[in-house]
Amino acid sequence: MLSKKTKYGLKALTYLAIQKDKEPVQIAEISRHENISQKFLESILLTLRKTGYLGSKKGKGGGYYLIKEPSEIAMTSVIRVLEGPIAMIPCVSLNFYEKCNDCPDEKSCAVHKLMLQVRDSALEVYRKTTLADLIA
Amino acid sequence: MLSKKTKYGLKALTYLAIQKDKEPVQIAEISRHENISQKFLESILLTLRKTGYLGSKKGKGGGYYLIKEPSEIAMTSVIRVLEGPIAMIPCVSLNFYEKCNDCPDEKSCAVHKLMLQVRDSALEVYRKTTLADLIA
DNA sequence: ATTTATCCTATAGAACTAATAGAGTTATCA
DNA sequence: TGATAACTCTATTAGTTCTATAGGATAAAT
Repeated sequence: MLSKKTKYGLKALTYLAIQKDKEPVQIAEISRHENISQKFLESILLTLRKTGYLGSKKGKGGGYYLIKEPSEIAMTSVIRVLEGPIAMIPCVSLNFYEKCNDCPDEKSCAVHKLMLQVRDSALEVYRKTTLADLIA
Repeated sequence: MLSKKTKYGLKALTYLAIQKDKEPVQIAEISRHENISQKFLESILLTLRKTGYLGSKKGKGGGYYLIKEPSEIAMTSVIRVLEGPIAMIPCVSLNFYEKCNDCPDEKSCAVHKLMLQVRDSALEVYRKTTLADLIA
């Protein structure tokens, strides 16, 4: 399952991406438009700022704005930041690899073999899709 | 994340699939060979029996055995039984569809658009892969 | 100074997962 | 027919993760 965090984060990113100018947008506005709990959204936007997708401005007229061009934001990295590993099991993860402790040999493991293919197919989608594609 | 239930279920299925004859295999044997908690495996095998993948025989010399040919067991159905929906979000699920209550229009939703592609790519892998492919 | 808005930490409740416990039922075989 | 092996089923628990909320701290604008 996709977490609400990822879902809301993606919606917030697209909302910021469709803004005409680069003026900061307030959390409250995004939360209203996208039906997201404001406090929850707050923590998600904070994560996105810390990982370099968003800039922020405090005080009156403040808010959040995109730092990068939408066409430069690939889903691979957004998903990894918000959701975590793309692989469904650590033993086939590129960025979060971990050995299964119950499995003597990965090469002959059926689960490994299957999940490797699933990972690759998901990765292909995420790699070729940018934020710009999603708002088109 | 793939649940342990699915992981163990797949391992048990492959273990049964590589048996020479169709003699029942005991839970204890599978649990020993695949390093799975016997009690937990018990409940998983029960699920697989109720959904028509396995047959069972009680009493001395009893155990579980495959009912279908490995080449006739597609991953789509196994995953749906053990893991649940293949889609990462209900609004793009074929078998477990549910509308998002925060989303006014699916067609214009970025998350929907992205997850539809991810679902399709995963589905393609699961559809073309059978139990027979995994033990090859 | 006051208002507006982000920043940050802590925490609580709900839901789900993984595993265990234990009693019940059925089949086989001597 | 009695003992035993093995599956059947329900309940429960411990642990984890997810979602959301609370509340104060900090910074900018006017």
